[in-house]
This record gives sequence, C-alpha cells and structure tokens, in this order.
Amino acid sequence: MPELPEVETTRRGIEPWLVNRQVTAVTVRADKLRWPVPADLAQYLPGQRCTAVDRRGKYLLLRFENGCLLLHLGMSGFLRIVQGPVPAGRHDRVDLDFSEGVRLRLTDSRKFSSLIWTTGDPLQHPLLSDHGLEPFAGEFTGTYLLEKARGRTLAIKVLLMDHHVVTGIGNIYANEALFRAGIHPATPAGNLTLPQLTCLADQARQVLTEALAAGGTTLQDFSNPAGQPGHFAFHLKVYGQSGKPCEQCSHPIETIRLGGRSTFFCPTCQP
DNA sequence: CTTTACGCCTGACGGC
DNA sequence: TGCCGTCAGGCGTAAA
Repeated sequence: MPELPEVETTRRGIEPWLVNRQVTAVTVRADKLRWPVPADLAQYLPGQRCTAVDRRGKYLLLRFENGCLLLHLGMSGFLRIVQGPVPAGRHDRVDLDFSEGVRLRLTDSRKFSSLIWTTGDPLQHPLLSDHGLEPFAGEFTGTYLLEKARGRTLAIKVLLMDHHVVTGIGNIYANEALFRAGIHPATPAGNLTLPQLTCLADQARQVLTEALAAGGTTLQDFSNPAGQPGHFAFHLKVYGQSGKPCEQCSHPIETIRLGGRSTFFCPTCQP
C-alpha cells in the first residue's frame, strides 16, 4: 500500500515529466473511484500547464495554472509515465496526456484512489487542512508526541497512524517504527515517557528514510514501469511476519488487531 | 470531544 | 478443478 515513502517516490518520479508541460487530453475510464471522478476534468484541464508536483501526507498535489488536482492512491493505486501507444489495461483508470507525448497513467485495481479538483489554496482544502506534521518536519519530536499523547488512552500505534497528529504513516511503517523503538503497539499513548516518544519519533523518521531510499532505487526510471512502487526492496521486520522468529530474539512475531488494523509485534522486544 | 464501526472494491486465499 | 465465503486495507463519514 502506498504510504509516505511510496508516494514521495512517485512524486519524485513524475515531477520532472510533468512540470512545465501542458495538458493536452484527459481520459477517464472509471466513473467512480473512491468518489465520482470529476466529470468536467476534460473540460478545464486541457491547455493548462503543470507548475509543480507537491505532496502532503499521502496526497499528491498536481498544481496547474488555474487549480490543483489532489490525488490519493488509496491502497492499490499507482502512477506511471507512459510514452507512445501503450494500450490501456483493465485497471488503468485515468490518463492525463501532456505535451510532447507524455502520459500520466493512474492504475488502481481496487478503485480506492481519489481525484479531487480544487481551486484556491489546496492546503486549505478540507481533506488537507486538518493534517498534522510531516514526519520529516523538524517539529516532529518526542516532545510533540508527548503533547499529543497527553491524557490519551488509545493505543500508541493508532495515534501514530492518525493523520491529525502526523501524516503519511500507514500500517506498515507504524508497525516497523514501534518494533524499532521497542514499544508495544497497544501501549496507551498517554503512558509513554518522553524518552520513549523521542525514540519513536526518531525511529519513525529512520524507517521512512530507509524505505524512501529503497523506493528511490526501485523507481529510478519512472517511464519504464518495471515494478510496482515500493516496498519490495525494503526489508520488513514485523509487518506480515506472523509466526516467524523475531530477528532480534527468535520469539515468534504475534498479530493482534488495533483500530481495526492488523498489528504485528514481538512480545519480548516490545514489552 | 473521543472512540468505534462501516463502506467502498477487488484480488488472494482457504475450505469444500 | 471450481465455486464461494472471508479478508485486507486507507480513510472519510456516521454513529455511539
């Protein structure tokens, strides 16, 4: 599933292909993804020049002269740059054609991705305005987490995945960060100490950095869709490792459910 | 306000 | 082999 590293890798991959190019055509092959695809995209997008490709949390912001296209990849969505007559596959939902034969293609089997057109400041859009800190922001520290966790009884993993607190961390990297920090994912957030939360913030940033580095190597040539974005190159220590021996202590990795999501941890390394 | 449950959608997987 | 039920999963939204 695309989390921050995958989305940022995608952003870096498509940015040089799109910026300063003009939209020439729009093809929509799905009436509805997460929400109805704006029916009039093909009306106002052609002719507009892309000015920037930004990211906020897991949202991509394709900025144009007269507005901004917010794009979320959901669980199974990914973007590619295609050139020339590449026939559309079953799950190819949207094509944005740009000048010089550059085509941005959204593929999504499960149709959980979303496309929203917005004018005005996209960061003030209701979908983005309530987001918390970026994990790589300097203010994302143990002190910040301590403030957000104060008096809260919910599991620290649920807090870490709450985009109102910190944005872009999904199930995979929340699990990995907590393992590295040696914190049990079900620990009530308000029970954690500053040193623990400082460690958690550091480890979250660290795991995202490593995943980003791995994604970057996987997707260097973004126009050549060699593989799906991601975490295939990144080594997961707990996520999806139920029953396998922990790398540190050999105790089998356990699975529980928190906030409706599968949660993986080592009961001895994460007391 | 906080926390939980639901729904969207389809591929993968287990059971028969 | 084939059919069917179940589940995963981000996240906005409704409900408790």
